[in-house]
Amino acid sequence: MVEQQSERLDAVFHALADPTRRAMLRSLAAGERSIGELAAPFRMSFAGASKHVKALERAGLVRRTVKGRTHVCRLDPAPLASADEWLGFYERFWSERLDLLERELTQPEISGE
Amino acid sequence: MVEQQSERLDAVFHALADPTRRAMLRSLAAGERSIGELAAPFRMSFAGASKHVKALERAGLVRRTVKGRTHVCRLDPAPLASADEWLGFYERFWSERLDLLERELTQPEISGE
DNA sequence: GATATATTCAACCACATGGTTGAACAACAA
DNA sequence: TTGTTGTTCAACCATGTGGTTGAATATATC
Repeated sequence: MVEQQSERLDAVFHALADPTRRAMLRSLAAGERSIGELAAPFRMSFAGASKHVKALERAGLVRRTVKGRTHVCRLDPAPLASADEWLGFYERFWSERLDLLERELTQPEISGE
Repeated sequence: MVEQQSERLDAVFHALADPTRRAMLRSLAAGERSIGELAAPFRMSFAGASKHVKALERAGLVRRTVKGRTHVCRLDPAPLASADEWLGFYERFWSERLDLLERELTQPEISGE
């Protein structure tokens, strides 16, 4: 199951590694969007945009419900939470750094002797 | 400059989208590592592992200093902070959801009239 | 039924990616 | 000097990716 988590993280980070897909997520953050609405802002064929949506679905970031002939997408933020959790492990590195720096500056006598 | 930020995010998320590279970051979280030390845990040629390190460098996640004939790598957490910041925009979606659910459950009279 | 709309699918292309191998190079050790 | 170690580089291969186009499908409209 750890491997499954890893594969999911692969898909999520891969999905986020493309500016078109990140923009689509931004759009979805404002509400539900059809595939056409998601595709519209980009100078790209419909089918091309559709592939990006599929990448987002593969990562579990987008869920789709078919409503008549239009496919309505909505954001599923859960995988983003997982990604954030993964990053959380490293949070101490970008906050601790300041602590260390401050400690060095306020206790110069340690290195002196 | 916004585009530069986007390209940097591309590189960071792309770097994180591979389990080998994530494992390398974990290793680097424990301290400095040579390329050989980073490569050792994986059933993969030296040159292959070296390519992964280069991907991490491209993302700014790893900085390298040459010490004699060994190349010493250390983690640079700053780009991870940027990625975390990007994810932060969506944090409300995975926390607000619970709030909304709770509100609906505790105030059923709203939909009643 | 005929037509327009929203979308997928399959085929294709150029290019990037992750991997290999073997040669090259730089530095320490004998 | 000779050899060994740590590493890069170049070439290559298979596969994946992002993009296109044109045809197919399903649904709404006339």
